[in-house]
Formats: sequence, structure tokens, C-alpha cells
Amino acid sequence: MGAVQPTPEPSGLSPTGKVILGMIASGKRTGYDIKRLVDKTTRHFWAASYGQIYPELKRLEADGLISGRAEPSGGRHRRVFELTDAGREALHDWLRSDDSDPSELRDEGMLKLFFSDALPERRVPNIRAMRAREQRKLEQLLALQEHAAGGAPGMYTTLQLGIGATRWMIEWCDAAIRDLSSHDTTQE
Amino acid sequence: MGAVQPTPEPSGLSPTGKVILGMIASGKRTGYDIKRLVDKTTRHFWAASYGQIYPELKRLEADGLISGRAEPSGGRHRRVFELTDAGREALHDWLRSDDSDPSELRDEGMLKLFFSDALPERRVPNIRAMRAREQRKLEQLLALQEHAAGGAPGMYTTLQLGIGATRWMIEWCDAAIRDLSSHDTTQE
DNA sequence: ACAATCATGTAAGGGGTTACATGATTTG
DNA sequence: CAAATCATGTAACCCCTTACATGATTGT
Repeated sequence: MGAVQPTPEPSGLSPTGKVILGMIASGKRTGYDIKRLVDKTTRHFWAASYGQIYPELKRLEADGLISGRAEPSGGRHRRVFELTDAGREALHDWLRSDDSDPSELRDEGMLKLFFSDALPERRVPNIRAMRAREQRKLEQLLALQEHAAGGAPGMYTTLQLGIGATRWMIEWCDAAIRDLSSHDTTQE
Repeated sequence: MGAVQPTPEPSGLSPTGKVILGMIASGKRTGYDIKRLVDKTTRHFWAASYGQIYPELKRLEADGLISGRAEPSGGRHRRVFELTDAGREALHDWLRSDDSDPSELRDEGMLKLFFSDALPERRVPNIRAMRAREQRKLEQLLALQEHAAGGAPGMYTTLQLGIGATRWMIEWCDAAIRDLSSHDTTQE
């Protein structure tokens, strides 16, 4: 009864806190820098928006994990953050933890496929649409590849994983389209 | 200025609304049934909780897309829902739409891998932990397979997709562990 | 001059989970 | 008779995105 104790995260870090600490670990960054970096690198498996980033920067600073100082560029408002010792320790603690939240996926194309018995003639078109989305994603990842050529191993490895998984999905779609097209051409 | 108009979904259906209509399309269901079905089938790419399901059932009924009637089993409170004509139409409209929200992934293991340059000795152990999670997921999916043997094509196909993708991930982890273990045994 | 980019921040709302409260029925 | 399962529902939070407000600087 009474107050519900908020399930304490193993690391104490919020989801967005993790990505912020990680991004700041490789150099001083502004909130804006972090957003750009996330969009360019982790976006396909871990997104973040301004509405999360700026408030979380405040919280992390209040908790003593990062420290920011004003570094205006011209007359332009600008706060650059770096890790404190406690922040680096928190990051390492998190990276050392063996348990992670299970990966979460939400895929509307798969849901449509799952329910496609309610409208069987849409099954193949929907798989074609899935394939098109994966193709677009693949192109985006491949575009990042050259930019990330001389990058750190972590970045390189996750990008290769993303590219490989996306290619696998495209091939799966092709195989599924072939299979379904052969033995029910139009009618059941 | 003034009121912010809430970006209207193409189909008008909320995310949870989609899964509810789809689940009810194949037979009359209670909220409890829907939760069980989701956990047994779509959970690995589309989750839903009681806290979403029951309020959404009310909304869908208020919108005339489903209709529920009391069918107590013994003295036990029980409301069974089925699609109205409008509900079936809404489901079909959604299934016919070619655009879907892009698939979203949130994977803490990949984020740790991305930042692993901050603690390189944890790189391989973290991939091993990812592999273990995927292995557990594979076992769950394989367990569903026999239960879903005589199931509808949509269910069968999405399950095969999940199994295939998970297997691909496990193999990727194995290859990555091999590669990383060979050319930096302990030191850089 | 105009547009693009750099830069910070907030308000409102959407969507979600967890934990709890409640109680009947079935199964071992 | 105890435990599991069936069944409904809500309150409290958490996390997140979108859209907006604001303004300086840089590039064309």
C-alpha cells in the first residue's frame, strides 16, 4: 500500500542517459551534437529526440555525471558537456553489466502480414511494401558506411550488423514473394 | 498558434487498436483472450498490455468498430467482443494501406556494442550476452512453432520470419566473436 | 537577402508498462 | 483447501515525439 517504489534500473541510468553518456565519452559535445550523432549512427536501433536530450542533460549534470560549460561560438548560446569521473564510472558500470533490457521491435509490416488472412489478396503487396522499406533503410545504412569508414570499431561493427540484418530481411521478402506468388497466383 | 491538431493517423486506428481489431477478426474475444494471444504470437514484434487493451476496447466500442456483450462463465464477469461491419471495414482499410510506420528497434546490446570502444575488454563478453538473449528468444519461438503448426498462413509466415531472423543474429554473433577473438586475443 | 545550419529549450499529448485491487472458477 | 488461471479494470509513472518559440551565424 502507499507509494509505488519505482523499479530501480540496474545501472540507475535512464535509456536516454545511456546514449548521452556514451556519446560524450568520445569527446565534448553539445546537446545539438548528440542529436546529430544519434541520427547519424544509432538511430536504426536507438533513437533520441531533443525533448529527451536537453532535460536529461540537466538531470545528468545535477547527478554529477557530466559537467557543462559555456563555450559560445560568436554570440551564439552554446553549452559543451564532458564526463566527470563519476560519469565515466557510471558508463563503465553499465557497459560491464551482463544483463540488458531485451531488444524490442515494433514492426507494422509484420503485423499486417500476421493478420493477412483477413484479406489474403493484400499479402504479397504488403510484403512488397516491407521490402521497399527495408531497401530504403539499406541505402541509408550504406550511405553512412563511407562516412564511417575510419570510425571506431564499435561504430563499424554495429553498422555492419545493421546492414547484414537488413540484407537478410530483403532476401527473406524476395523468397516469400516467390513462394506465395507460385502456388496461389491470384485465386485461392 | 493555439490548439495543436493531433496528427491524424492514416487509418484512424491507434497502434493497440490495430492489434485488437486483428485479433477479434478471427473470432469473438475477451480482453484477457487478446492479451494471451498477443503474448503467444505477436509479442516478438508487437506487444500490448492490459493497461492499453481495456481502455482501447472501450474506445473502439464507443467508435462503433467493435461490440461487446456479457457472456459470464458461471458467475464470472466476462465481456466478449466481435467486429461490427464498420470495424471489419476499418481493419480492411488498414490492411489495404501501403504505407506503414517504419519498423522501430530498441536494442541495448547493440548500444553497448556501439560504445564498446570505451571499454574494449567488454566487447566480446557483450556479444556473448547478446547471443545468449537471442538463443533464449529462438527457443521461445521454436516452442510456439509446434503449437502454431496448423495455424493460419499469416501466423505461420511471421513466426518463420522471426525464427529466421533470430538464427541469422545468432550466426552473426558467432562470426563476430570468432573474428574479434582471433586478432586481439587480450591486448590491442 | 535569404536559406540553411547551429543551438537551446519547452509544452502538450501519445502511447506504453507495472503494479495493484478485486473476485470467481478450476485443478491438483 | 491451496494454487493456478480466468477475468476486468485503474492509478501512477515513464518515456518519447512533435511542434513550436527563439535567435545567432554561415553560406549562396
